[in-house]
Amino acid sequence: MTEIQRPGALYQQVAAAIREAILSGEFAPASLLPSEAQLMARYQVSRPTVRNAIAALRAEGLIDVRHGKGSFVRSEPQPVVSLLGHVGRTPEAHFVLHGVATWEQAEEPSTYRTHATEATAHLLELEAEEALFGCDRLLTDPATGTRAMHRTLIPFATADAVPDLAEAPETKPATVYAMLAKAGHELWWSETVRARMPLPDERTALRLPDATPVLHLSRVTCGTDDTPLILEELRIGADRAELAYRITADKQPARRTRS
Amino acid sequence: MTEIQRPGALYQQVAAAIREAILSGEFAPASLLPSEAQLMARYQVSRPTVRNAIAALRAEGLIDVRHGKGSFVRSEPQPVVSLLGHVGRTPEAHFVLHGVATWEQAEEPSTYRTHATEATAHLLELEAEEALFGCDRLLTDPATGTRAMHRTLIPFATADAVPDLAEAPETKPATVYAMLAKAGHELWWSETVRARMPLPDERTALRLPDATPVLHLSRVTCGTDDTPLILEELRIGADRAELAYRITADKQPARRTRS
DNA sequence: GGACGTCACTTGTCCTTACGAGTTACGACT
DNA sequence: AGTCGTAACTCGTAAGGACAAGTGACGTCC
Repeated sequence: MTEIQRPGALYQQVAAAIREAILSGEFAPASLLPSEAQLMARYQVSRPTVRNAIAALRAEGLIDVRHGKGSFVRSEPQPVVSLLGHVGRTPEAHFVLHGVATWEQAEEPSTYRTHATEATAHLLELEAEEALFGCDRLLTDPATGTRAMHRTLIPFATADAVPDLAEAPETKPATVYAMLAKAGHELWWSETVRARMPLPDERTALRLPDATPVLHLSRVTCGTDDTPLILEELRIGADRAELAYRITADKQPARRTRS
Repeated sequence: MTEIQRPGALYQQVAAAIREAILSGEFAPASLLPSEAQLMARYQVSRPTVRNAIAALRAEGLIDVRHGKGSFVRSEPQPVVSLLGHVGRTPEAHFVLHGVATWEQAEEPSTYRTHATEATAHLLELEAEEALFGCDRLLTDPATGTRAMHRTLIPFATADAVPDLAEAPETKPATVYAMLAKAGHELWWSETVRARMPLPDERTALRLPDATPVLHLSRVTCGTDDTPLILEELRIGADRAELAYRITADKQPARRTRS
């Protein structure tokens, strides 16, 4: 049995003791922690207290718990997917965007019609409620099992101007870029990044473990005259992905980021 | 009293019912939810079950709970800080990086000496354990109360080559860029973005509410010959910040992102 | 030998009870 | 009138018990 000290609630003291044991290396990464019963004996507390402490450590992302097996120290969350943000000058380099070149589609893409929300209307410079084509994909990296949700939103105006697009709205992003370029547009992109906790459906679709945020990218592809052409969204578990951007001090397009 | 349906555990059914009520607008943003006692009566379950359901909604970031007052629907997490990643051609535009121009320092910056970890050594192309100057800042946006943690790591080699730096390692990033440029470097930056749950000390330092990830930026400033000069890290609550990048298809520096 | 069932272990769920602690409003006392 | 204490609400913490459900190993049965 191990004595416990001061600060705060009992379960927090237990959580702090376990956390310290993990960080000090007493419990190695991927190793099995003592069972709830053992922790009860070790710290002389009831089972709800132990479970409360464990819940706190789960919320911090320090441990993983598996029903029927036990609690495991989570190993370092090493990102395996690197999403590049700055492209080269050749058209082929566009494929690197979002790193989707090597990915497979876990399901058939689903296409639909929808309407612009306030946020999407602002990004695409549309009226609210304006009609859009939509296409959702579930992407998989077969090597690592990493999953990502990808969505393409195409305003009717863009589809009208680029007939190829209207015929096949489920086209892959890289192909979409090529179509837009073929239609005479000189492309650039405006990308915003946010992180948040996943909604329940995202948790299941992306197979996310506990306490794992999602990275949410919104990318607007703009063409000649800085016209917003399409909007893409990518959602991916932050335990597997990191973003990489190159920033150079060269000339900057005139369009503002936000009003 | 409201009847509950099938799927899964009782507390999950309760959580789903409350979540649905929130998303359907029955409980408006920032409004007070029924108390635990009322929820017990409404769904005919015990208090632990209600609390378990509430804990699930907290972990999703849907609600905020305040001791002695009640549970509140969390209002839309509108980011108030926009961190720009693509700079203009004029030197002044460098100040926009990280959006720190308008920020104040909540505490005096603390400077210290440390050693390169495996990760920082890789980013700065150093040997492991190599000595570094460090400088930590706690930044505040007085208008919104948003906080951010900023760290600058300067290898000895860079400090030797730029005497201004060695004399005042606590200099602000914008000034550091100016010093490096004055020393004859043509600067560019390599930035990687990750999101994760905050450590306990980050939670308190950044005053983060429940279920709020942190955005973790690592920015390497490179100079002539693509030499890594300094490493900056910025940590900021994802409920208040979003990143914005412009991506153009112009020429790309030769340096690789990762090995 | 192989398949299957059982058992001992784990965590998950759910209940009851009790008290501590923060918040607010009302009312009595000064 | 102003101040302060108390009461009645809120959520937080802690204990106890009971049973369900997933896992793996061992042993029995075919």
